[in-house]
Amino acid sequence: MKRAIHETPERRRAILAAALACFSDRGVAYTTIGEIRAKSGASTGSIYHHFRNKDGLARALYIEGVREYQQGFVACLEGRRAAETGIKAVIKYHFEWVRKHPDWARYLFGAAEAEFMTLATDAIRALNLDFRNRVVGWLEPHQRAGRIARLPAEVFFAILLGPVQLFSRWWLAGRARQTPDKAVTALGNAAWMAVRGNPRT
Amino acid sequence: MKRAIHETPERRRAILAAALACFSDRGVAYTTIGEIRAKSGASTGSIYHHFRNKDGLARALYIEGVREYQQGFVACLEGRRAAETGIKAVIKYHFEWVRKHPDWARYLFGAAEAEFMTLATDAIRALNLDFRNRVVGWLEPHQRAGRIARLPAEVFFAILLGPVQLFSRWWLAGRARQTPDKAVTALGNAAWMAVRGNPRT
Amino acid sequence: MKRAIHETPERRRAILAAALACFSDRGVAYTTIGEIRAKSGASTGSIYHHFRNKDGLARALYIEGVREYQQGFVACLEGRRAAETGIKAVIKYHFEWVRKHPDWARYLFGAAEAEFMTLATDAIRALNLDFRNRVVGWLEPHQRAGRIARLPAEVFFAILLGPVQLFSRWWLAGRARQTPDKAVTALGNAAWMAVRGNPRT
Amino acid sequence: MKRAIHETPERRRAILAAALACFSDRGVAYTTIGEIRAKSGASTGSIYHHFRNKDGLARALYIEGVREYQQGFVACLEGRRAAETGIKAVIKYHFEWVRKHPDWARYLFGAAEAEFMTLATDAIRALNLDFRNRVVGWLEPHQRAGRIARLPAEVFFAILLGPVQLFSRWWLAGRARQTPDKAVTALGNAAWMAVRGNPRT
DNA sequence: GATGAATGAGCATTCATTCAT
DNA sequence: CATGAATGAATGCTCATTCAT
Repeated sequence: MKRAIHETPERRRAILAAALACFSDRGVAYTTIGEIRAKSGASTGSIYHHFRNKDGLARALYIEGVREYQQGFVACLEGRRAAETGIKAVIKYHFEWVRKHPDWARYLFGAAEAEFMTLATDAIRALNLDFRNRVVGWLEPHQRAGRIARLPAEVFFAILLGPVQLFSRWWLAGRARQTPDKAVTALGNAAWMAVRGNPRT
Repeated sequence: MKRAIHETPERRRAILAAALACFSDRGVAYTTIGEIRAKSGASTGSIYHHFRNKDGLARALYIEGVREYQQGFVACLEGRRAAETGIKAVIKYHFEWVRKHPDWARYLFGAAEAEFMTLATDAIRALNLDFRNRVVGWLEPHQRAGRIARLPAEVFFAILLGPVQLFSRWWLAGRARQTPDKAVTALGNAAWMAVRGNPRT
Repeated sequence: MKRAIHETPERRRAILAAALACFSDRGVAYTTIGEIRAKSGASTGSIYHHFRNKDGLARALYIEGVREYQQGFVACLEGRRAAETGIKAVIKYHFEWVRKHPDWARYLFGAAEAEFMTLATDAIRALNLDFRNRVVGWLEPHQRAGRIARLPAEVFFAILLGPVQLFSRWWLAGRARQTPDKAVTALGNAAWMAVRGNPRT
Repeated sequence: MKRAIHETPERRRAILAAALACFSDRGVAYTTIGEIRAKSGASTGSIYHHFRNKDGLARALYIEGVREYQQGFVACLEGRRAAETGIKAVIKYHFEWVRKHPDWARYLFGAAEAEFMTLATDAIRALNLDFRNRVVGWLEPHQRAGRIARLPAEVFFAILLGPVQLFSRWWLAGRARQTPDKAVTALGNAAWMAVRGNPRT
């Protein structure tokens, strides 16, 4: 009675899309396969055919999201020469990405560490390492030239991304009534302030 | 067979403690009542007698944690007169609080937004509102005097707390190999840099 | 903090009243001690102090109700000499009793056989036996005189009470829109028709 | 470990049969899913796959039973022309149905009103309405011709069915030691007596 | 590839009942 | 007599996962 639709990549994408919507809304743990089934139109069996299991789906989605985000991030960064321009561009990029992909953002940044640690497969670790190296590669010359402060990596990244990330989270939750654009500019300025090399101020 | 031991306020605290440990470790969703029961020594029924259900427990814990954190935060802030001292103290406070209460920190800051939104009962909303007002009350004079930048609240708080929060998260996850104390000093400096009023630089 | 009210018969009656309301509304099985506690204002322990357990409560209530009903029934019957008058009076009595004690009626007549069998303790058996003997004692002379049909007891009682009982049930359920009084008269007539001795018609 | 045996319509029927046996024996409230599982051989999940929950099962069973009973009833009635024959036939039908389907009878007629009201979904309401119309359709001509008394519907049905229903209940409970056949004849006569048109007697 | 019936371990929650105070 | 914290067995139900078709 139900027409089986044999257009694989279609099914696969539908499942991913449905899963992302659910995961970002309720979290992986509270999302059931049944909900993904209902939202995607796929059958239970079909979901398990394309992805080994729920964690497999979550992982596929996570990896795809991280890659997407990081690629754009690095591209954005490497497209600028000047330190200040790069830093500010990257802050703007983060927020724009969140704005364009709210579901993914909620899923990637909002999910609990607990869940993520489990998901931290080698693939993700590799992605993160590569990402970090690329960014550090861009920073290096600027730091050597004293244009950007030389700080331990964790501190540096926390200072750089903490604010946008937190602001984006609030914005996603509807708690930031601020005109985003002005806010993003402010965040960019602040980031530059906090990260730039110590002139004699 | 039935041995009801009446040690009232004790039971309640034991349950809360056990639940916090579990929640911070695995997340609310992945924690079972059975685990809390085992860890606390309370019977299933007792848990449900004191807290309506698992969410009730999670909520009670969340509220208690937030109150604890915010009280200290405000006290810390209001204990300093100078702008720079206050800002830096508060950053340090955050990290020290996380260091002293890793479980609570993991639970409060690490849990997914999704869960938190649901938990955002009126009680929490009230706490947050009060907290914000107290902090803004401290900031006001400094902003009026130009010692601290005048920024929209969301942006300001994101700039102020985003970095420590992100760093703390990494530290809790064991990803920050940095000597915390130096890092915290760096974070404090950066916060001050990003937040201080705009002199003629 | 809560003033213990030591006026026993009060408590006891409050508990019985609350229990009856619940039992008649949802049935014994679906009524919880907690509901009775809430409705009666008594504490859990108090309920168990006055009645051994939930079944004890149900039994006490059942016995009290049956006795009340049967006493009135017999009194009504024995108050009439004429066959026709007695039969019709008794039909009316049944409905009036139901109208006056809807909760008890629902509980006594509406509950499932299954539950009742379990409740059929010796006390109830004795009540029923006595009731039956009294009624048969009234019938005997009339049957001997041919004014009332001589039928096996079960058949006789079914014919006599089946209609009012069924009608009352519907009425309690709000399904009988009929003006009760006219209906009851009709039921009385029908009962007499069905039960009277066979003249030469 | 997992051995899914796909015998679809079989499973469903097995579950219904097991449930009926349990429900009629102990009542819906006192029947556990575990018992139905054991008796039917189906897995827990399978029961919930076919029926949303215990109430869903109870409802499905109730509807099926009512339909079965009513269909036979109407067929029986519409198969007779004469008023007296029809009335007596229908009384006999009721008892025979109970005798043939004791489980269903216990379930349908013995369950508490309380439960039934909740179960009274639109489906049941529709069934009852249709049933009533069919019966009234048969009665009408006879009433117009004065062969059957013209009484309000509730009263009429109570008079007609009350006695057999009550007798059947007792018989199912083992309380009617009467030879059923003679009793049924008596009940049929009585029904006709109580319901027939008022000649000049 | 797709479907959905079947599985069953696992879980949250309920609830009658006990008993120390 | 009253209270309510404590108990824990019992239960309904969920849900990830498998597999025959």
